[in-house]
Amino acid sequence: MGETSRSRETGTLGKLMALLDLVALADRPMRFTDILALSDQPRGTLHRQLSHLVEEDLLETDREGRYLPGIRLLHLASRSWARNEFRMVAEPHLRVLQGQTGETVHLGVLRGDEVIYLDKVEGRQSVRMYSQIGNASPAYCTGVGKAALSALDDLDLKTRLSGMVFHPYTEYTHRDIESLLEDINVIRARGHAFDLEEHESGICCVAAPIHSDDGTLAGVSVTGPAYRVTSEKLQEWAPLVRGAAASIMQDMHSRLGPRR
Amino acid sequence: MGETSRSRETGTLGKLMALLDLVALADRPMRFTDILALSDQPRGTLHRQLSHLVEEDLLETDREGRYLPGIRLLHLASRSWARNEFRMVAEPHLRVLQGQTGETVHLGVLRGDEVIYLDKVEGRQSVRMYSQIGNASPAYCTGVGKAALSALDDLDLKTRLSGMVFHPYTEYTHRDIESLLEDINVIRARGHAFDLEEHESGICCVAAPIHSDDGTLAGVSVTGPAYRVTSEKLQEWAPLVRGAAASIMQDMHSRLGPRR
DNA sequence: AAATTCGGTTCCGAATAATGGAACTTTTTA
DNA sequence: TAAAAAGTTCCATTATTCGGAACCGAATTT
Repeated sequence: MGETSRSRETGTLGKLMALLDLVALADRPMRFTDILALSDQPRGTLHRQLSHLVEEDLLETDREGRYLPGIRLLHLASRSWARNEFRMVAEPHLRVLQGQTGETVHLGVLRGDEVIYLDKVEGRQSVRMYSQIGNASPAYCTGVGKAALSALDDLDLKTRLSGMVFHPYTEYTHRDIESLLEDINVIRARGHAFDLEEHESGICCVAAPIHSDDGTLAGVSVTGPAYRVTSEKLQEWAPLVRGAAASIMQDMHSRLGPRR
Repeated sequence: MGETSRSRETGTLGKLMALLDLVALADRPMRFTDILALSDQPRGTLHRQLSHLVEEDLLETDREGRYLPGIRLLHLASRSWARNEFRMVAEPHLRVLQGQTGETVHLGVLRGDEVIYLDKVEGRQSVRMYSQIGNASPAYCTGVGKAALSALDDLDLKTRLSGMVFHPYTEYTHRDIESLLEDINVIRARGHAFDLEEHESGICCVAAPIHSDDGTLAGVSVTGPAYRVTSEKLQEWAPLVRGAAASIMQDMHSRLGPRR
C-alpha cells in the first residue's frame, strides 16, 4: 500500500525531471503561470526549480520570459545516440530490410507503455530524415510497440499497462486492454505484429519483436501508406522482418556474450 | 574573488548534471570504479547519485553493471530539436545555400566556448546524415564558432575564453588567444570566417555569424574537403553564406518581433 | 581451502539544500 | 489612475543529501 500506482519521486531529481518533462515536452513555450497551473508546486518552489533548470541549461527562456527546452538536452542525446550499441548493431540489418521492401524501416525500444524510436531508414531520403528519432508513441497502437509487448507474459503486460488510457486515434485503434490482449495473443503465436491504421489513418506496418538478453524489449517494423502497402505485401514481408529481428538478436548476443 | 573561474554548482541538480555529463558524454560504458576515480565524490555519495540518475532513466546499466546514457535523453532532445524555432526558421535558407554550393551546410549555436550543431544539410545524403547534430566542437577552431565569437567584443570574448585550452588539432590550429583574436578582428571587418583545416586535416569551410535579438550567437557554414573546396571557392561562396545568415536573422526578427 | 583484495552496496548521524508562505516589485488590464 | 495579475525575493522550517564506516559477495592470491 501507500505507493499510489507508480509515482516514485526520486527526491529532488525526480521532481525536477517531472518539471522538465512538463516544459520540454510541451509543444510551445510556456509562461510561468501556465506551468504553475499544471505543476502542483507552490509559487516560490516552482520559481526556484525553474531557475535551477535554466541555470543548468536544461531549459531556456525566450525574451518574453517563456520557458522552452535548452540546448544541453540535444548535446547529451547526440552522444548517447551515436554510441548506442543496440542501434549500431541493428543498423545494417535495417538497411537490408529497407532494400528488400523499399519502404521505411523503424527501430524502437519499449519504455514503460511507450515506444521510443531509436532509428529510421527511408528509401528516398525525404525532407526530414530524423524527424521521428527520439519520438515516443503509445505501445498499444503501433506495430513496434505491440511486437515488443508480445514478448511479455500476461501478468507483466497487465502491470505495465495498468492505468493506460486507450486513446482512439482512428476507428481501428484498440479500445481496451481485452481487445489488445487478444491481438497480442495472435502476435505471440504468429511471431509478428500488424498495425493496420491503428495509430494513424492510412499508415500500415508489420513488425517483429526483439528481446536482448539484457532485458531490453524492442521491435523492428516496415511501414508505408495503406494504398501501397497492402495486406498481401505485409504478409509477404513478415518473414523478412522476423529475419531481421532474429539477425539483430543474434548479433547482439555474439557481440555481448563473449565479452562477459 | 572566491569564485574560481566559472564553477557555479547549482546545488543538487548541478552536481547530478556534472555527473551525467561525465558518464553520458564518455565514449564507452563506465564501471563504478572508473567514475569514482574521475568524480571527486565519496563512494557512498556517488553510489546514491548514480542510482538516482538510473532511477530517472537518464542513465542505464548494462548487464555487467556498467553505466551508460539512458533513452530518456533521446526523447527529451527530439522534442526540443523538432520544435526549435531558430532551427525551423533557418532550415529553408540552409537548403538554398546547400543548393547553391553543392557542399555540406551547418548551423551551429554558441554555448560557452563550444559550438553545438543544430542542423546539417548534405547534398548526397551520406551514410549517417544526423551524425553531427547535437555534437559539440571547440569554438576557436571551427568556422561557425569563430564567426559566432566575432559578434562579441574583446572583453566578452576574453571572459568567455578564459581557461580555454588551445588543443592543437592540426598544424593550422590557433595556438593561443592572441592568434585567435587577430583572426577574429579580420573576421569582424570582413563579415565572414574561414576555417582552413584548423579543426580537421583536409576540411575547410567558410562561415558567417548570426545574432538573434534574444542574444543567441550562432553561425552558418559551408564545409567540404580541401581538395574540392579551394580558397577561391570559399571566397566565391562567402557572399552567399553572409546572405543566408542575413536572411535567417531577418526571418527571426520578423517572426518574433511582431508578436511582442 | 583459507585469506585477502577488490568492486560494489547499505547505514545513519551530521551537514546542507530544498521548501513554501508571505511580502514585495513589476507588468498588464480595467 | 487604480486594481489585478504575473513574476521575484526572503527566510525560518523541514526534508534531503552527504560521507565515513561497516558490510557483502565474488574473484584472486597465498
